[in-house]
Amino acid sequence: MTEKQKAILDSALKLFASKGFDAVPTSAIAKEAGVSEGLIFRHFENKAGLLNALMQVGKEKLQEEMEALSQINKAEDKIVAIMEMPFHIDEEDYPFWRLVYSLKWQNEYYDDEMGKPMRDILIEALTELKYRDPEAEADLILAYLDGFATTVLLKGDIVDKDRLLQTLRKKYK
Amino acid sequence: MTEKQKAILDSALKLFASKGFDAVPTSAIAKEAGVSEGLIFRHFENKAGLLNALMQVGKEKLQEEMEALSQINKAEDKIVAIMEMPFHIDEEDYPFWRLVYSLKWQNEYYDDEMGKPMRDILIEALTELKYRDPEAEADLILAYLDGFATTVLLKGDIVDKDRLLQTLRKKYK
DNA sequence: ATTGTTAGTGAGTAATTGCTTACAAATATA
DNA sequence: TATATTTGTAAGCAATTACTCACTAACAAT
Repeated sequence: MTEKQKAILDSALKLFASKGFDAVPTSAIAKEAGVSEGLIFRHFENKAGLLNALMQVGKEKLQEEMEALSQINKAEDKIVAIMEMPFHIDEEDYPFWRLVYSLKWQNEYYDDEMGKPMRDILIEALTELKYRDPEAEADLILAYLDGFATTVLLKGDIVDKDRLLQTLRKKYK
Repeated sequence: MTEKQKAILDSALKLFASKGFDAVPTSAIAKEAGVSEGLIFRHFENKAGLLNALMQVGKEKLQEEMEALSQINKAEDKIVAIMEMPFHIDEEDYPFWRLVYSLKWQNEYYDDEMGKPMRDILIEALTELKYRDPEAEADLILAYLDGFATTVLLKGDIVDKDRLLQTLRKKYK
């Protein structure tokens, strides 16, 4: 991975995340990265290939996170850790998550598979805790999660993240 | 509002909602509506004007909903009604809300003002119920709301809406 | 040193984009 | 009925789009 490849990925992520995939021409990415437009296609084949490369990097990060999660042994702690995830997203990863969430709304790119491993972990933990309907309970938590993530990623500078998390913590006690 | 104007708006909403505003060319809208492309610009000036017209219609619908909400006099009922809103969205309005939520993720179109009146109503109700930090509590509920809406609009056919709502209802009792 | 491979450029390309314009048909107004 | 206004079309426009291609520069392997 050369410097220029990294520059292309960085610029693409930044632009895709703020304006949306379809609104960003490859010419703009090249300009932002200080690179000729042709180089994008040399390295990533086409515009969709760029997006794939971006998602690949992100998915690897996510997988690490999931493994860390599976280290937690108490079911309750596991659920809490999942619910608080959006509040602990590293700020440098905001662009990636903004991109993921924005793509969800476009039929063509919608990819549900990303959330599945988390759902499985949740169901397992909820079953262990003898919840009556672990699946519905898991889907409800995942819905919360989407909401928290949206709020953090979109209104992070308006809404007080810490105060929100504090209020949330009081709820499950 | 002529038949063809309505056809244009319908087609635009359908396409924008499923593919995203930037991914849909005016030519595709015209074709879907069975209309010449020029007519779009005659009636709506430009592509952004089309979007504005769409949002205008939607905002009027929303305003009606808000007035219905203010009719509820018990603060508790008001909060419950707000929290359950996403589960009671009329299915014919799904495209509109999908469009709204997809636009949130694009800097250029992001419009926060739409959620404000709801936040005010929430804060008022929570203050009446003597919550310690009504603002944070309101923001938390709004975060839930975003999550519920996302789930209903995006996974409405995968996740069992009614079962989810039932599970949610058990929580606040 | 020579050769092969990869990294990088810049000028193209055909197709598509949002939008305009000249004109015709329909409809309202007098 | 005559006239003005609105609704509609088809062709065309400059600009932009994703992508290609011929080429050079850098670097590695033999």
